[in-house]
Amino acid sequence: MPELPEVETVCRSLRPHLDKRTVVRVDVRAPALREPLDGDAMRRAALQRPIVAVARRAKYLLMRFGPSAGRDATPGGEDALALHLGMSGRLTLVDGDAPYAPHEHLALHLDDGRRLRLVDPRRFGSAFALRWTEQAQDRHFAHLGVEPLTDAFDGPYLARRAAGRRTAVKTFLMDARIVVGVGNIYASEALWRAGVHPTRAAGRIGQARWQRLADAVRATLDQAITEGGTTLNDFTDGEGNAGYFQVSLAVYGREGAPCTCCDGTIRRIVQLNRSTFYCPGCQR
DNA sequence: CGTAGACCCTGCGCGC
DNA sequence: TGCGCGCAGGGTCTAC
Repeated sequence: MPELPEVETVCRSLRPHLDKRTVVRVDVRAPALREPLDGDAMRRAALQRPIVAVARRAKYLLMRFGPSAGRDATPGGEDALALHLGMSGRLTLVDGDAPYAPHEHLALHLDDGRRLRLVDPRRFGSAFALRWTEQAQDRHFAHLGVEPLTDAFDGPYLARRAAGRRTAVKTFLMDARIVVGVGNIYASEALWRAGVHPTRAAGRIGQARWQRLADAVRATLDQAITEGGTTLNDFTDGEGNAGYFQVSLAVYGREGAPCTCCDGTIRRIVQLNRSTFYCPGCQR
C-alpha cells in the first residue's frame, strides 16, 4: 500500500492528533507480523509517556516518547516506536471502544479515549521499539540510502552510486540502499516523467539524465504528497481520507491505454517479479 | 561485491 | 454460483 508519499501523508495527518498525547495501553492483539511484535519492549518505550515527535524515515513512521513523569529511563532505553505498513498496512485513529478490526495487530490506546490501530492483512508490516538517538545504527535503518526530498539526493549522487552497475535503472531506483521511499508505483511514474526507459542499465546513464531523474523523482513524490497519496484499493490517511494521486498516474496500471504525452500506448513488463509500466514512445 | 530469484501472507477481481 | 488463477503499493534472504 504505502510508498513514501503515503507514509508521509499518514504521518502528517496523525501528527496533530498524537502530539503531546500519552499512550495509556498497548495491546498486541496478533503478534505475527514480519517480525513478531515485542509487546514488552513497546510498552517500555511508549507506556505513560508523552508523544513528543511523529516523523518519517524511509517508509517507516516514527513516534518519539518523552520521559515519564518522575521516572528514570526504562531498562532497555527504548523511547521510540517504528511502524512499517508493508504492502497492506493501515494506520488509523478510531474511538477507543470501537470493535477490533480483522487483522488489527497492534492498538495504542491514548489518554483522550481514542486508539491508534495498525491493521495489516498480509502481515508484511512491522512494529518495534528502539532508541531515538540510536536510530541510524538500528539494523532496520543502518543500510538505508538518502532521503529523496533532501539536498543530498541529486544527479551527481545517483551517477556516482550507479557507476559500473548493470542493473536496470528501475530496479536501481527501488533499491533502498541507494534512495529510500521509491516503490513500484513511483519508480514507473518518475521514469516516465524523466523520459528514461525502465530497463536501461543504471551504469549507462549520463550525468544530465541522472539530474533529470533526480528532479523527476522529487517532483513525482512532492505532487503525490500534495494530493494525499495514491489510493488504488483502500489506502487512507490516519483520519480515513483517501488520496487522489491515482488520478494523476501517467503510466502505472494503465497498460494498453494511450500515453498522455505522445501517440504511444502504455506497456507493461515484469522486472524482478514486479510490474513496470512505461511509454515506448516517450522513454528511451 | 552485484545480481536475480524465491519467499513471506491474505484478499480481490477475473475468466471459466 | 463457485473455483482456480494471477495479481497486489515491500523487504529480506539465498545462491550464484
